[in-house]
Amino acid sequence: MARRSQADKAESRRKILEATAGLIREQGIEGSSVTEIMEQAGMTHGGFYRHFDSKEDLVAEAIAVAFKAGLDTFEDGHAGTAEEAEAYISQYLSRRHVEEPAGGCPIPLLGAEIARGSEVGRAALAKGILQASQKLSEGLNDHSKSDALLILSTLVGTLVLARGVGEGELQDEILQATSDHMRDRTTSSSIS
Amino acid sequence: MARRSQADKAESRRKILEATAGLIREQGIEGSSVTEIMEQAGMTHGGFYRHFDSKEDLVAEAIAVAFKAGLDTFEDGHAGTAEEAEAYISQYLSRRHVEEPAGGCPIPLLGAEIARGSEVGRAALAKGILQASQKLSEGLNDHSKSDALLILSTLVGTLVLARGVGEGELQDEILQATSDHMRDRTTSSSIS
DNA sequence: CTATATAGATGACAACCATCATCTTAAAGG
DNA sequence: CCTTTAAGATGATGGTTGTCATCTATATAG
Repeated sequence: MARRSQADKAESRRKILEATAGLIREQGIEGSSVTEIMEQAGMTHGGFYRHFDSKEDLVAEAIAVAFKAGLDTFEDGHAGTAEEAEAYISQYLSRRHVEEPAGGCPIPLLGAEIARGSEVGRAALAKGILQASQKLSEGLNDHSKSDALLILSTLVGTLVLARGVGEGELQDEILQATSDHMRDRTTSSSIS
Repeated sequence: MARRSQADKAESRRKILEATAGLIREQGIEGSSVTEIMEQAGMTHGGFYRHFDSKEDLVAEAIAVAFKAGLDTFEDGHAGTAEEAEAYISQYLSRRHVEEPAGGCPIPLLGAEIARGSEVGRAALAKGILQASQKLSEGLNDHSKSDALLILSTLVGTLVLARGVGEGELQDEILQATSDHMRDRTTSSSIS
């Protein structure tokens, strides 16, 4: 209700970004209003423009935050190894990831909406996709970029389909088909 | 401006559905207003509720229309053959499909938005996904449903990624990686 | 041929949206 | 300690949204 310290401001900014990164993955960008975001961050809508020039800019930064969280999740201390790549894929195809969008990969959730959105948003998405594919390729035997892109495409599409059909037998089949294929890929020594 | 014949009404309804199927693939569901849809259909917003109970219902029907058009596009007279499956995949990964969402597959464009949307919309999406996978499996050597689902996942994810990064080198690499993989799949006799 | 039903136009509605103006109050600078 | 600055609350802005009420004129039923 009054002026806060510089540390408080930084904390507020962090909370706004955190809230946005979660909300847009749950409800989409257009489905998340500035007012709702600020409430989720524990404030009213008034102070928003002390932190960001526009919702557009906020979203672009929040996309980066969402990617960072996702990449960190799959980093359990052993980076660049085959174990990490396998763990990443396994986590990606888990039921938890399918059912809880808020903490998950932004690409299947926001890819389409960002693609037709603002320039800054698209740049943030492109950067995240590039980073994700690079991190994934580090765990492949020949560090193949094209293999990493192919795997990422398959994972992203699988999540879109699985969420699209909703809970049920077909969803299980979709997840199982990709899981099986990824396991075959591993055993045929395509992962180092 | 006045009452029209029953044939005119049917034609109007058809135009509304056609306009919706195109617009929601270009601008998303939330991004397409009833007024804009009706204008695209050559009318004003007033008569809308003579045809549909709600925007929600309209969208659910339009999703089915969008799927039907997409499936018909890849049906060049030879249904259920390996050639058709290959043509489907090739068309799906074409630059034209990447750049022109309006006539293309609804899954990568609307999957996420529909998944968190209304029940009727999700049912229409689930039905379309099931039909697409069934049609695709008809062109596979053992009519494998899981193979069809895997291919569909990969195609959908590839389009999401390609559109997400925008035009450029990375987009080319994404499309090429999946195209190459699909060609290998064919030559190793996985397609009958 | 008359009476009725209705497709579509015009216009209004409350609710929402992103953004801006103003006010309060406490932190930061001197 | 006193002045200035600014974080965040309150409230208003013009615009857009889905939906409904009303009006018109014509297709249809009798």
